[in-house]
Amino acid sequence: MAIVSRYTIALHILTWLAFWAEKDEFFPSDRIANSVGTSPVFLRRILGQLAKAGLVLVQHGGTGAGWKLARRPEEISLLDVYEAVVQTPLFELHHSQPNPSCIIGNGIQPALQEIYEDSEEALKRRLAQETIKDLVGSSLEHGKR
Amino acid sequence: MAIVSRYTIALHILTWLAFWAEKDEFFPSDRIANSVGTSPVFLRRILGQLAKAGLVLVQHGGTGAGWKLARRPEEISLLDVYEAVVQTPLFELHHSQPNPSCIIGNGIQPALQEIYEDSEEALKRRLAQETIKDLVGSSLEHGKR
DNA sequence: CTCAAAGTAACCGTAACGGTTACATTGAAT
DNA sequence: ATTCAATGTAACCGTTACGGTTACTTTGAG
Repeated sequence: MAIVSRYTIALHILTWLAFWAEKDEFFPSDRIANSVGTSPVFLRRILGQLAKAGLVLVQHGGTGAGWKLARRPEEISLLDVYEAVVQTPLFELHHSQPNPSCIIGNGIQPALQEIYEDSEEALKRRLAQETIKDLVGSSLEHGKR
Repeated sequence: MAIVSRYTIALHILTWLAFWAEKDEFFPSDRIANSVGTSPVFLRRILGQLAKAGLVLVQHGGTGAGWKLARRPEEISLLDVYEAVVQTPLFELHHSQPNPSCIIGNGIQPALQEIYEDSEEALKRRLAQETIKDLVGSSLEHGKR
């Protein structure tokens, strides 16, 4: 299966917050949900992960409660978001253990582990090159048409 | 979620076949299953995909039926296997459509699409650098210890 | 004290995956 | 032509994870 849509949602949230960042308000999850098109509860779950990773700030209680970016958009890379939201490794090894008395079965897991880690690294390096600021620009550019 | 363990299984199969390739026999799915540690039916499903992609040959009927590599191990890259077995894109977009009347909601999907495709490309480029022959060598190396 | 909003637990429907059983089909060998 | 070892495939199952929802508690600014 693929990288969960949760990652897409997280990027959407941050891009939206970045777009409105100049107002320097806290935005409630309901308002963000209006743009993303999903439920506020689901968003809060994700926002909680982003907060733990230090990407957003939360304000509880009273009027004006909600969320805003903890850093400037150009200081949040897509890799930061990936690591905040995706916890599982990209590749799965065998579910049931391979036969250790088979020459190949015995050594293939560490062999795969190496190349899997390298490949995941290649993906992450690419994600590290892009920031939320880039995404705001690109979204506005595409939205025009 | 992660890239399905099916990919790991496919690599295991091909590595195993490559290891025994010098015998130039067809090997039945039951024997391969003995090394991989999973069911022959599951293996045949995957082997079918590998055959469609031209990576293995199949022999039906009678004694000596089974599977073998269609090319030399150094001519099968891990990307070939990936494309034979994984059909879905790596990243998922929104499940429910974002709000098109929101400036960000309107343009974010094509913006994400671009960076998602680039990132998947980065992953694939890395996989293209490794071959089944490399995997045989690396497995034997790790198995020694 | 009020009240808008976050936090959280519980539950649900859906989908995909790995695994298994069962049966039809193939085709080399004799 | 028969045999039979193996593939091909459909059907089904249990488990897991995900997105979505409801309902309730907690927070804390005003």
